[in-house]
Formats: sequence, C-alpha cells, structure tokens
Amino acid sequence: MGRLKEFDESKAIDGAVDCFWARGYEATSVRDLAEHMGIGGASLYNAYGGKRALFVAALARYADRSMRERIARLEGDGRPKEAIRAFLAEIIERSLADRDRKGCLLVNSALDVAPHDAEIGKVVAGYLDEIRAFFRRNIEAGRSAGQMPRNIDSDAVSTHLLGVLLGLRVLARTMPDRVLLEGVVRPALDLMDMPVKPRARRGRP
Amino acid sequence: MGRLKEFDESKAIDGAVDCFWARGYEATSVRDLAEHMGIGGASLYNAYGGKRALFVAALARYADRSMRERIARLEGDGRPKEAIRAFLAEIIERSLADRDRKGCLLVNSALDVAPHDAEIGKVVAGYLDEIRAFFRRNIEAGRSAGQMPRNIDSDAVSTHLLGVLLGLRVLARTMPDRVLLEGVVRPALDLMDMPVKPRARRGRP
DNA sequence: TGAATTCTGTAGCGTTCGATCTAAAATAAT
DNA sequence: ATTATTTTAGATCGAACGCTACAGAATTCA
Repeated sequence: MGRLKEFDESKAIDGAVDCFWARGYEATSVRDLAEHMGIGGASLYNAYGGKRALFVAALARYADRSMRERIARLEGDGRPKEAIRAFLAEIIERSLADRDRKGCLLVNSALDVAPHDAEIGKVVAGYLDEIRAFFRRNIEAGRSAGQMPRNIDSDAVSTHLLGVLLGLRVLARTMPDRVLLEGVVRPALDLMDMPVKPRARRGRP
Repeated sequence: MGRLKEFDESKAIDGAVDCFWARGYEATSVRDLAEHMGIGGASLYNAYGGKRALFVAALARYADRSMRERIARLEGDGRPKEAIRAFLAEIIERSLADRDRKGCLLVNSALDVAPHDAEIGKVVAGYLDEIRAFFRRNIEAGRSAGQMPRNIDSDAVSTHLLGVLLGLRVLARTMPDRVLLEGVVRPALDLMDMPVKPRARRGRP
C-alpha cells in the first residue's frame, strides 16, 4: 500500500555513483546528488536515509558494476597469468582515457573517507580484499599450471599487486602518462615470469 | 613602517599543515585553520591571501620538513640500497604508529586536490618527481657499486618504487597492518637484490 | 468509498562556508 | 606630533550546507 516510486532506482543510484566518483564525498552536496539522480531532496532522504547511507549504497553499486564485473570477466578465460596482466593493463588504459581524472571510487574512498569513518573503512577494506583475493587465486592457479615460478609467494605477491594497483590509481590522477604508469607495473609483472634458465646451451634443453 | 606581525609565522604555517594533513583540503575550514594557527581570520587573509594559497604554502612546508628531510638524512650514508630500504621501512613504521591515520599530505593531495586543480597538480607532481629521483639516484649508485643487478632498469624500478610507495600510503590508511604493508614492499625490494648464483659448488666461488 | 500508508515538491530550519569590511591598535618615516 | 602603513579583533556578508516539516498526490487495503 502507499504511493509508488516514480523514479528509476537503478538510474538514481548510478547518478549518485557519478557524483561521488567525480567530486568525492565531501565536495558532493545533497542538491548535486538529487539533481543528478533525477529526484527531489525529500525522495532522496525517503529512499536512502541521507548522504552517508547513500554513499554506502553507491559504493556497493560501484563495486558490483566495476570491480566485480572486471574480475569475473577476466577470470573467466582460465588464463590466470593473463588475467592479472590484463587487469592492470585495463586500469592503465582506463586511466589514460579518463579525461576527468575521476580515478577509482574505491581507491578515492580508501584514502579520503575510510580513515575518518570506521564503518565505511571496513566496507572499503572488504572490497580491497576482494581484489587481493583475485590476485592470489590467479597467482596460485598460475603456479599450479607451471606458468609462474614454483616458489612464488602468493600472499606477498598478491599484496604487492594490490599496492601497485593503488599506487597506479594515485599516480594516474596526478601524472597520467603512459610511460610512467607502465613503468610502475612492469617490474611487478616480471615477478610472475619464469626465471630464465642460466647458461642455456645448444642441444637438449 | 606599519604595525608588526604579532604571531609566529613558522608556528602558524605548521598549524596549517596539521589541519590540512588531518582533515584534507575540503574538510578544513578557514576557522579551523585560524584557530590552529593561533591567529584571527583577518590575519590569515592578510598574510596568506586565502585558503588555497595557504594550502600551497603548507604543501611546500610539508615537503621541506618531511619528504626532503627524510631523503637528505637517508641519502647521507652513502649506502644507496639501504637508503631505499630504510625509506620504505620508515614509511611503514610511521604509518603503523600514526593513530590518526593522517597518511602523507602529498599523497592525500595527489589523489584529492591535484585532479581538480591544475596548478596544485603540477606542484604535487613536482614533489612526487623528487621522490622518484631519489629512488633512481640510489638505484644507479647501487648498481655502480655492484650491490644491485647490472641490468636493473633504473627508470622502471624507480617508477615502480614510487607506485609502491603511493600504494603503501593508501593501504595504510584503510588497512594499517604490518604483515600487509611489508608484503606490499618486500617483492619490490627483492628486485634490487643480486640474482642468486645458480648451483654454487664447493671450492672456488 | 474511507482510512491508512507512502512518495513528492516546496519551503525553510539552523549552521557553517570562504571571504570581506570596519575601526581600533601599533609601528616607521617624516 | 603628524602622517602613512600595516596588523588585529570582531562583526558580518551572501551563499551553500545537511536535513526536516508539511501538505498534497497517489496508491493499496478494508
């Protein structure tokens, strides 16, 4: 019973994502949000409770549509090493094409709002852990498949890759240069390459 | 001629650094600033011109007292490899001891304000380049001293280390855990180690 | 149809924002 | 002493902030 919502909830939350993503939490006003969501201020408070709760919802939406989509898509091929390489390559391409320099909503939130809000901090940490788990799964799969060194430390390298990803995102917002961003990533990818066989001789391998 | 300043300019700018550092640019109000600087609002505008100009001055102060001090101190030993290791170790220790999770003012600014302000963006990019130059100098010195692989790519690895540093700072604000932060750094430090000699035999080395 | 419930637009709440004005206070040069 | 210049404290500016009250519109129950 009661009056039905008139606005498209999915379009609305996408509008909120765009706002928070482009301007950050603090710099986004409730009026900005309502306008980009195509609703009135009262509807915003009625449907989401307030600015902070809406931000949490926007984070979840972003994580689903951006991070998890990418992980699922790249991990589907069954080529673990390529999945990791493609993941980072895709971030670089998107960063270079991102003329507004919006970066990644999760990374932006990890630096800006997470330290000041314990609850949101836990949410963001959970999303970052999902990315790290993606790296770790594919490192272990790559090692099992013989594509990576047998003694590779999946814990340390997956954590390292998460750090490199975050650094990549930060650097891309201030110095979006291809040579620079690829320089950040390349040594990390080299970690997953097989060690060169020393003194390969002609004849039998 | 004219009335003399009553406040300590050095204490004042330090107060501004603390404010921007702890709360970020947007969330810091001119009233917060004036209070922590020990001056009135009118004096703030008289001495610095406004919030944005004060932020630029605070950035410069921070870079001098924090980043450049650390670089000068660690690079003085003449042990290039140890300088890089100690640099990252010091960041980890400071991050773990930083109960307010303020992180690094330069990194925070690189993600938050640089993308929205071209002029400040160039300033921040300049500071980041100083850090990268520190890494590169010490990689090349370490290579020359025979402490690092002869074929190490100082451009790529210094850029990689800058990325790792930025990622470290982001991660420390959301997940300040020693195991995690050291996991981010360790594979990067391994890049600078000499390759193990294959099949060392007894007798002559 | 009447009552209950929910959504929406408008208006406005009190607060705070960055910035400025005014006038008194303090100093240096004349 | 007079004048010129600068700093100070305090009040205040218009605008924007997050949020809410309220009345009307729209819908499902009885």
